[in-house]
Parts: sequence; structure tokens; C-alpha cells
Amino acid sequence: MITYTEQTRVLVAVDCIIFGFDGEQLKILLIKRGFQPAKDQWSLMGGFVEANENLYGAAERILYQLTGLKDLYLEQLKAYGSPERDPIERTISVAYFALIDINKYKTQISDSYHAEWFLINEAPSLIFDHDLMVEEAKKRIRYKAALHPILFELLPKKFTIPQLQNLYEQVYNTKIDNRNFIRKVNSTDLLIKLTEKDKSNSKRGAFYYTLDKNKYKAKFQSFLNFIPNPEHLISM
Amino acid sequence: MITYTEQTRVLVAVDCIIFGFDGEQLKILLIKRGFQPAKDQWSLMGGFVEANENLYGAAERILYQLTGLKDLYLEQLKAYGSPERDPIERTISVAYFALIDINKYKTQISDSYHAEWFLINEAPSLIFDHDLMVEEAKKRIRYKAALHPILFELLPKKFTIPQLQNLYEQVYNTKIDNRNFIRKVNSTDLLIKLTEKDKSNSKRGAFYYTLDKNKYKAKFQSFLNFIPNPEHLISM
DNA sequence: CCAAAAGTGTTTTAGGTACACCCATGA
DNA sequence: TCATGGGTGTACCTAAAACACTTTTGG
Repeated sequence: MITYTEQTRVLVAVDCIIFGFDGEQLKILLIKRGFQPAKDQWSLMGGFVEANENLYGAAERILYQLTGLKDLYLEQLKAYGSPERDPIERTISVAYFALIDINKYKTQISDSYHAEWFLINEAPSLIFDHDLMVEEAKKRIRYKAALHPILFELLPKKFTIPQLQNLYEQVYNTKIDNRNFIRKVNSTDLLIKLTEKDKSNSKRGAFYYTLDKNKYKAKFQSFLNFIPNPEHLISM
Repeated sequence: MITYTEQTRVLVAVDCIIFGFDGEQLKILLIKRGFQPAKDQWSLMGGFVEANENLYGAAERILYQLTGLKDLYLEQLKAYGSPERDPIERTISVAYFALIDINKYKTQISDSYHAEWFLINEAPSLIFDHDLMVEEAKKRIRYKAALHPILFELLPKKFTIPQLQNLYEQVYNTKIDNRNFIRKVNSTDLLIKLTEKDKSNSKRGAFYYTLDKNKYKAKFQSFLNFIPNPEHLISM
């Protein structure tokens, strides 16, 4: 029988950068680590990959166990493998990022895990190389969202165009001309206008829209160019 | 002392998808595996990550050991971790892709490793999940090259615009209008025209150009849109 | 009746695309 | 002298960006 006996085995973990939007603000979900090392420090959701699961499956399981979240947008960011990244023992970590509508899962996020939503610009500093992961995840989202409609994953079923614009403005930390934005969004033909209005932000009210799921899937890979001059904003 | 004793350790490997261009054709470098399992089958260059090195360093080392290649364009593709991907023992593999000018390193690629260049469309099928890695690497390059000038990494110091166009046509498996292509390339202001001509492909000859290294670095992150209608060609 | 957000319309401009045509030169 | 690849010039057209204006309605 053949084996790879002479090679070193290492731990493999999965860490998840979870972005959420509550209809108004872009946030990130962090947990207070419940075990050593770095107990009680803020951290990404993570865990070790088990014997019978693949990396994506491990990420799904970890998200589900710690938050009850399921069937959400989840994509591999990259693998991190610096020898010093975990002080206890060498651990390779494969980072995934997730995009969710915060309100949809509000009740499910278990308090027993000390999970907490932070504004994207007010998150505490994290253990190990997790800050780096978050930075790279932000860049990835900016890159991808400039070309693909992934940010819809963050929105509730019903949403208004000003809400959508607000989301884009937060992701890119920029002001967008609402008149051009509306036209651009409508030209994608991805949205279905509802009769109902959201009057929470203005007297006049803004129409609610829903995603046309079929068109969304069909056009997911196309280049929509939501962001004017993306070259100034993107670096990965 | 704290440890993670109860967790399973696994092997971590790095596999490299090496794309090369000889001035005429786009190729991929493969090796005939010298050990079990799957001895004598075609494979990507790979190896296990050692105790004191990070993932990028492991990729660099493996490339150097097997081919003598150094200082080349190298970027992480993604991590592959299906439990069944290696039949002997579970192994997570982090794939990297590299871009090189074949002629620059022609003599260095060691025959003792049975490395061989294959035309991109005529490569044999590979062990484990390496075919998948190659497919995803191709997609990544198409995606990235539509927006960033990475394909210059494949060219020799001196090259002609028709050569460059030929490279793009192979990467995207499409015909490009040479008149528009020339204008687009020149408008980037990335190239320095030399006085010398390459007459190997025509009587008139095509001027050689070199990359303006400074401008190349400065503009690397910008969106150059070399490919008309990239949405038809890109899927990752 | 007015403030403030929501939404429509118009103009300008850059850049992608299509296509006609000239240039250089070895055989 | 002509075939062939290399290269310039031009006209068209779409879509991005900048900007002005109207619409709605609760307080």
C-alpha cells in the first residue's frame, strides 16, 4: 500500500466573513471567541474542516452551527497559510465570505455564541490574520459587485431603489447620482416593480421592487457596471 | 499549554498551473508523475507545503525545484478540498497559476522531471482534480485579462503588436479586429515602440515594442477593456 | 404650503465598433 | 507587380456622466 508517510500533516480551518445589510447599514458578523487561544477576543466565525466534508461544506456547517443560517450566498475568498498565523499550531485557513439579509435571520443568530453585528467601519480588531481576511473580502466584494449583481443577496425580498443605492454607496464608500443610478438599475431589467410603497424615508414614498429570480440567475455572470469609474475603487 | 489535540490533521499541497507563450502559441506545462499513486500519468506541478513556508513560498519553491523558474507571475487560484480528491490520503490542495515567457526559460526546464509543454487545447487529461483546476485557471485568466494587462507576463521583452493580438485571440478563442486592437493597445500608453522590426511573419515587418515597466505597474489595477464584449467570454 | 425625497428628462461626451483604404517589401 | 500582413483614418453609435427639473405628500 502506498502512503505519504514522510509528510507533515497540518490543521485546516475555515473562516467566514459574513456581510449583512439591515436595509440601512452594511455590517459584519463577529463572534467573541469562546476558547483558548485568544479567548474573549473578537474573531471571524470559524472551525476545523472535518474528515468527511469538503471546504464549502465545512463553511456551510460552521455557519449553520453558529448562526442557524442556511442557503446563503457563500464563496471562497482564498487560502491563508502563513506558518505563524495561529500561535498554537500551524493551521491553514480557507476563508469564505457570505452575504445575507440581516432581518431575514434576525432571530436565528444564536446569542449563546456571542455573535454580534458591527458596522463595517467600526468593527474591532480581530485575532490572528482575520483583519487581513476582512480587508481582502471587502476588496473582493467591491471587485465582484462592480461587474455582477451580487449585492442583491444582501437585500430583503422587497426593497426600494434608494435602499439599493444606499447599499452601493456603503460598499464603495462613495456618493452615487440617484438619477443615473435609477436608470442604470432599471435598464438591467432585473427588477419587478410592486404597487406597494415604503414611506419610512419620505412622504412621497418609494416603490418596492423584487428581484426577477430567473433573470437574475441568467444575468449573474454579465457585466453590469453598476459603479461609475470602478477603476478608482477597485484593487483586487 | 493549549493545543488543538482532538482535531484531524491533513496533508496540504500546492499545485501550479503554468501557462506559457512561445511567441506563437499558448501552452501549459505538465509533468509525468514520478511516484505513486498515478505514477507516469500527466499532472500539474505540485508538492507538499513544508513546515516553515507559507503557501506562496511553497508554490515558488516547487516551481523553482521542478523547472528552475523564478520571479514569475504567480497568483493563488483557490483551494481544493474534496475528501476524495487524493485516493491515498486526504490532501487539501491550494492551486496557483503562473504566467511565463517560454523562450526565456527554455533551457532551464529540467528534462529530468519529464516536464513538457502542451498546446492549451491539446493537453492530456490529468490526475485527480487537476483538469478542474486547469479549467478554473483558464477562466480566471480570461476574467482577469479582460480587465488587467496580465497577459504581458507571457510575452518576451521585445514583442510585436500582432504577437500580442495573437495571444489575446488564443486566450479568448476569438478573432479580434487588428485595426481596433492596435488603437486600443496604443491608447493604453503602456508600450514603447522600438526601431527594430520583426520580419518573420511578413515582408513589411512589424515593429517591436517593450513594456513601459513603470506605467505597467501603475496601471496594473485599472480596467483596460482589451476584449470587446467580455460578457460573452467570461464566467468566473 | 413647503421641505425633502423620489423620480423623469435632456445634453454632452468618450470610447467601442465597423469598415475602407494605404503602406512596405520579398518573392 | 502583386500578394500579404502591418498599419492609419474615419464615420457611426451606444452608453456613461453631468445636470435641470417635476412630482408627491406628511407635517
